[in-house]
Amino acid sequence: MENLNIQIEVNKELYCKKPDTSELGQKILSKSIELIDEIGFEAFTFKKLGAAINSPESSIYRYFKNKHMLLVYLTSWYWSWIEYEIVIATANIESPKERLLKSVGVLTKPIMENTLIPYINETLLSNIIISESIKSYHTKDVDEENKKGYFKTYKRVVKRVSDILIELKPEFQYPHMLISTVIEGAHHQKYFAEHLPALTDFNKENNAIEKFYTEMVLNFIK
Amino acid sequence: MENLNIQIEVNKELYCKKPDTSELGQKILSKSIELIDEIGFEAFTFKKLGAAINSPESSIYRYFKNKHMLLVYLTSWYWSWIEYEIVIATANIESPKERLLKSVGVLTKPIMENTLIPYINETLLSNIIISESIKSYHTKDVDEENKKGYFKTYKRVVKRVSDILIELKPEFQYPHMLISTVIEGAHHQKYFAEHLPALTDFNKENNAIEKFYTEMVLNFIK
DNA sequence: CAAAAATGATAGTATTACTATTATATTTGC
DNA sequence: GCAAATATAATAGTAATACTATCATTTTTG
Repeated sequence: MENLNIQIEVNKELYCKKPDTSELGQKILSKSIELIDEIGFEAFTFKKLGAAINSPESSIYRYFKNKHMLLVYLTSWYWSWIEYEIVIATANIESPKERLLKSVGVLTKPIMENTLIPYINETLLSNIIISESIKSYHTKDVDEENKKGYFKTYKRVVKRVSDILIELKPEFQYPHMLISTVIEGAHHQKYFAEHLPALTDFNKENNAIEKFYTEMVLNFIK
Repeated sequence: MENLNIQIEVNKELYCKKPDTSELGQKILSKSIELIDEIGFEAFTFKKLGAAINSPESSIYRYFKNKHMLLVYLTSWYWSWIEYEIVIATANIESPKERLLKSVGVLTKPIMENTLIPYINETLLSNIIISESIKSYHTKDVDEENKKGYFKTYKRVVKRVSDILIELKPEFQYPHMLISTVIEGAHHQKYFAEHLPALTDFNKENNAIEKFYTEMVLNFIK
């Protein structure tokens, strides 16, 4: 089947030159995801990325101000994509409880797809989000960058799912806390399963993450 | 009242020269906590620390291999201290449920004390743990460092509290997941409250974090 | 008091994170 | 189809970082 003509829009503030409209820009996105996944965000540099795509680092600087902004861009792209996945998963479903559980599923299930946009490997991108995305907002400039709207898409996802929670249980006092706990928790548990298994009970066979966080949410709304 | 003669032991692997037994070492610990809290871990350098304590950077390198190891040291110190706090909070309490709730309290309440060790400001240290500690294990060397025991004290805290959970409800399948979710979740919510309030419902007045995570744990064990 | 250990002072190196400049290629608008 | 505009490549350069090395001086300790 043909792909949908979908484009994920990213806030203009996050890039110097729009990367998804030129060949070089797409190569930068594509290869940076592979490279960050492979060597980690700390060891990742524009020089190495340049070498990997056969372009000088100065060309990459025309697209992104620095590697921090590239990470913010990728994170924002990811959350826009997740929002889209939630919209699709909950479309035409009447029951708010059902919509909530579908949303929690999107937020906690492993990401296996990689078909929406040819130059973005969604599976690798989700690995990066799990391992590195906290670094995009755990910085000394977080307040300033938040004001500029750098984290808008993440906040929108939390709001969208929290709104379903409120629909279901209007008196519930901690909707955003619960949803952000589910999101960050699921990321941590996936990371722990791979690197610090003593901190989790999840492994690749038992699918415990979705079960655990679904149960957690259900416990709160009943 | 006199202070207890308590010393927090840190794994020998984490330092080159034991910092808590010399004046310079204690100054390094003390000032690094202030400086990391003030300018953030990324901007923190041994050169700046040296300037702050009037010692050359080369002297600091004799105590810690690099700033990453210093962060791992501080994190390990913190978890040993939290373990001690949990032990005290749960001592002589018969009921496992009560012990569990006390432990969750230690893990989620804001840290206001600063009296145990004169050269460690526990309040500032807990800010660093909230803002920066994930960076100590979100690295490409995490597996290797985990093998060397760098994260032992964190794992021991999770195990200690999980064991109480298991005592209470032996059939519960996700004890480590639940406790690590509480710990990381509480840290995130504190960070969000200060920097990304749209992601939480906590603020300094409502004391929501302890309530929320206590309720979460109780939901799971009833 | 001598030997050992810790600290200070200073210098040096490779890498990082950029900025700047000029040349070459590619796109576009008439 | 060609000139003008724009994008990219090639190259060089700079300040800061993250160390390592050396030697002199001070402090501790047996």
